[in-house]
Amino acid sequence: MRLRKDGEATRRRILDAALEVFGTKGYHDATHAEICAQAGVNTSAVNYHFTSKENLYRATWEHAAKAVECLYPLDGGLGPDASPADRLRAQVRAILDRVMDPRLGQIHNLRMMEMANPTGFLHDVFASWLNEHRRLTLSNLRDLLGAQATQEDLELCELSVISQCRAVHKTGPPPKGSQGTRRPSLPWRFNAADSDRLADHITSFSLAGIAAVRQQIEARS
Amino acid sequence: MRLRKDGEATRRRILDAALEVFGTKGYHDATHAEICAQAGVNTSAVNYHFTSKENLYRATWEHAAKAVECLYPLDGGLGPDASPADRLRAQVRAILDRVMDPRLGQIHNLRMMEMANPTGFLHDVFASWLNEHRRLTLSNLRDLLGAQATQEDLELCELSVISQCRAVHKTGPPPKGSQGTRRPSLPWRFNAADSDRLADHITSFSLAGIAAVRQQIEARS
Amino acid sequence: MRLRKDGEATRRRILDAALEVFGTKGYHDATHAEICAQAGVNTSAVNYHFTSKENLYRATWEHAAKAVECLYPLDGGLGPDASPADRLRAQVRAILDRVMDPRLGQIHNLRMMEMANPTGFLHDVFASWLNEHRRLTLSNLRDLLGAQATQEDLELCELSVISQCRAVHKTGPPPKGSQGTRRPSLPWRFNAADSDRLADHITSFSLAGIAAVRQQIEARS
Amino acid sequence: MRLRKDGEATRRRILDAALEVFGTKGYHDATHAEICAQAGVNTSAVNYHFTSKENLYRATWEHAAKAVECLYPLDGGLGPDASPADRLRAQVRAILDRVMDPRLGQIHNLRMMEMANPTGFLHDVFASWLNEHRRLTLSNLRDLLGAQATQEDLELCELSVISQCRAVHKTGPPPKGSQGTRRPSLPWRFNAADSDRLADHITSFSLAGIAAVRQQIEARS
DNA sequence: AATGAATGAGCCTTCATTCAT
DNA sequence: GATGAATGAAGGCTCATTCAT
Repeated sequence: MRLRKDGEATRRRILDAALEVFGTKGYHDATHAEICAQAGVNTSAVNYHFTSKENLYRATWEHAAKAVECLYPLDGGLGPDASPADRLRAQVRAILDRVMDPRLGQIHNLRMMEMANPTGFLHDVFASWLNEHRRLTLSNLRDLLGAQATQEDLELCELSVISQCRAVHKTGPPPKGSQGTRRPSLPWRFNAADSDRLADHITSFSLAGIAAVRQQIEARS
Repeated sequence: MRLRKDGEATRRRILDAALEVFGTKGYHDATHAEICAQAGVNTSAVNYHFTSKENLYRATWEHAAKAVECLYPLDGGLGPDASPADRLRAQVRAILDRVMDPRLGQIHNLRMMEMANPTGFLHDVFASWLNEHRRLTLSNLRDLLGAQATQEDLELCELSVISQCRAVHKTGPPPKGSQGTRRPSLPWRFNAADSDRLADHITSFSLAGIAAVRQQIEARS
Repeated sequence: MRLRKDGEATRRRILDAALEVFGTKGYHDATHAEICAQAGVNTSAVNYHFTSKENLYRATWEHAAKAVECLYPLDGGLGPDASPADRLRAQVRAILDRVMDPRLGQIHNLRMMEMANPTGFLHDVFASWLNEHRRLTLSNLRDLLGAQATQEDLELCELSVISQCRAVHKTGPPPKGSQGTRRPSLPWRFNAADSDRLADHITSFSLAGIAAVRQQIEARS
Repeated sequence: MRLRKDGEATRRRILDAALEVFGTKGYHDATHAEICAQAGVNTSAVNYHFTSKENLYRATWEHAAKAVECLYPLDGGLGPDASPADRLRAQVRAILDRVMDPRLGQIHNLRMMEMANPTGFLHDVFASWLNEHRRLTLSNLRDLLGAQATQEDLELCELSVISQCRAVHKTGPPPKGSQGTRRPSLPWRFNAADSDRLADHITSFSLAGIAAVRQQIEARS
């Protein structure tokens, strides 16, 4: 049992605090001071453990992304022999779970900010993450849309399905220390208990949409 | 006819530049210097005409929002006697047009940033804008889902429809002076020419989804 | 008559203070704070007028170098028909005057620091200044050493003559605000009144040295 | 024979690294981190072995100065019965050798930096070293200039002779890890192979100069 | 109406130093 | 004997804002 100094533990505390602060305020608005205050360490600790804010940002992202991927795999633990519809539901559910996670949910915020206003620091890691997920989604949609679906068909349906999941927000009290005025009262705010209902809705809505698209595809030929 | 400077014209130039810069970088990352440089005026001009950055931000939003509302009304010019399906398509199309507008499209970016990372300066104006649109959407969905639809049914379908429109991004060259590294290569980037196809897809996908939900509703009773 | 704000005057005040502080402490040890305090302006003024410390450094050097070149031309105002010996003495005297100048003498310090521990910011400007002076010295020495002198002969004599001038230091009270402990009691400290005597010594010492070298050159052939 | 770490050996390694880094970058620009990295020890080692940077600096100087004094004595090993001219050449040669030493040459750099921009930490040790050398030089010059030479005569000639030796720089590859941009292309850069030629030149140049001064002295009376 | 000059708060970062191990 | 962790003071720089013109 370490009393005071343990590098790894401190690193983790900073990483946790950083996820919280970055996820709430975004990269530029977050400050070393706030992150370190929340982690209970000196302001210099960021540079000691991560050499720079940019580096901390990257580390935060990677740390959280890995954890999220591990906790909520997109295949939902389903084997490859599950039906496409089940696999779709599993993926929808996984994304929702990621949004709802009390701590890791912040990475969803981070992601939305990066999409709206990229820092440029995650370029590669972001792209590879994106590709990974798209590949899964598209292969899933391929099964649902049939062999005649064009790439465009696939991508449009991808947009339709994924955008619904991403639009979901988490309710909950603002983090302590917040002025409370930051989060506007957006609609579509849910909590973890709603996940099932949400997943049901999005899945059935989407399956109907996909079926309609499939009909159009088949009518084309 | 003024010979020298016209206050109103300068104000407009700043407003235009501000929309561009705020829309590209977000509130915190945008600076007086950059906005004024792009507007071709002195850095103090922001405070002269708008007293503060926050105020300029609000003014920018209101200015652009008004223009957008006028150019692309959500009812698409359709009378109240149009079919619900047509009205839905009109709304989808209007949102897409707003995204695609070469200049005013920036307000869509602004909105996404505000949602991901609210400045807190648009609280009221944002909320009222939201309500306005939600009222229209929900009344529209009410017609499509039938009288038995609960508030929750409506809101879930609202989420499904609107999120698809909002997920669309505009392609296009980065604004001059940009290093070109900011915008990551996200999927779902389209240009104005794609609007029709996009509107078609989103509308038919959504109508199918809505129909499925309606069936469930009716099965419930 | 300007009461308060005059950009050019402030710029000059900063430049003067910077010469003093840089010349006393060197680039790295000098701080914005100290320079601005001495100039009677806010710490941000450096960045306002010069954008960066490095830039201020360069500007300081160029400003002072130009002034020095103008005040104490290396030809000492002598026409090209003056005897080589007179021209040599004039050059020696000019260098000494530069060292002794109550204000601009600091640029000599700056130069010595740059030679001992280059910042790398003056690379080009330093090299061109050096070449300028070397050209003059070498052409002068060519006249004194005769046509048979090799390039090596010239450069060795250049070293002998110029190094003597450069070794001279200026006495004088440490600048106000200094702790007084910085300047060690080096030898070869003189003041302006000694310039004549110093120039006499260095010139006659050097002329004798040069004559000896010339004899060796002629004995070689 | 120690198996693990030997305090004295570590101390030495730090001292060596410190000489290299201080000699290249000067006191203020050198950091614990760089010195210790080069010595292959932890950053805290400086404070452990030397309690402070200032102390390390002093120790470095003393360590190197002692070694240099031992390796290249200023009398060049000549007995007191050698001719004054030979003794002068020996001293010139010794100084040049000190500059050219592949490792200890750094102390010459250190000295130049201290002269241009004193840290104030070597005050006493510097002064005593200076006096030592001056005594030797002056007594030598006394022999060469004759009994009628005044103190001023002696000091002026001292300046003339010593300054030539000090102006010499060493060529050579920049230390590994350097960006290569630090050392500007100054003239008067030589390597060890040039020492003989340099010593010849400086000695004969100086002897001629001294002879001329002696003539003036004798003409005075 | 508009501007150039100037300011001060706050940020990220560096670095010598301390402390516990 | 030596080290890794942690700190705090200080520095350069950015930027919204103010003031006088």
